[in-house]
Amino acid sequence: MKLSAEIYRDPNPARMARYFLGKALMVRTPDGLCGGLITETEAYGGAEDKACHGYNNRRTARTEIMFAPGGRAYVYLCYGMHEMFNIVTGPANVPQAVLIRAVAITDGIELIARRRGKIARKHWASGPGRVTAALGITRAHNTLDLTGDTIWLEDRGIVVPPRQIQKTPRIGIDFAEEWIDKPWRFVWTP
DNA sequence: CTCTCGATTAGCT
DNA sequence: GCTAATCGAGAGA
Repeated sequence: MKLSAEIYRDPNPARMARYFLGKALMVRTPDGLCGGLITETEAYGGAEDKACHGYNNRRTARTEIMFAPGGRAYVYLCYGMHEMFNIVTGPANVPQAVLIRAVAITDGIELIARRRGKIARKHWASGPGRVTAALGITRAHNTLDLTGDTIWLEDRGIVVPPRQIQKTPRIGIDFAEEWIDKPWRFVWTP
């Protein structure tokens, strides 16, 4: 069943990132419905996190959505060509989000096979830029409410045992000084 | 207005 | 392992 709005309000971003593992991310586009189980996440958040776009409560047109109450989509362009999908979490006025770095496709196999062309199936949605490319997520989804019917999360009763979860530092944030080593990346290997 | 560089990926060596 | 691709956010003038 679809996750309700309250679920997203946990003020601890790492706990939220861990919680999203095993949940289904679903996207409905004009060409069909597709989705998969979330297998890799990263937490960003708190005004103190130097790796977070909202560091030091930096509020701009782009980061404003991170300050919304949890349960919205934050999609932005990185390296001029890759869209990154994040789930805004936590209470209002705290910049907090969870980056979805990988998904195991379960729904819309044919649609995604078409989108990903000749790319090997194991690479369909393993990597933040690949997740959006596979599911058809673009900046048009930025700020959308995740309790709506365009993009949402589902709990399918899947239990992820702690022993199948690996905690590591986050990727690609070498600039974040003392926050570089914080183990806020979660990888689920079923 | 201008300049720098990024929460990355694919393709080639 | 190395790096080109590609563009807009954010900062400074």
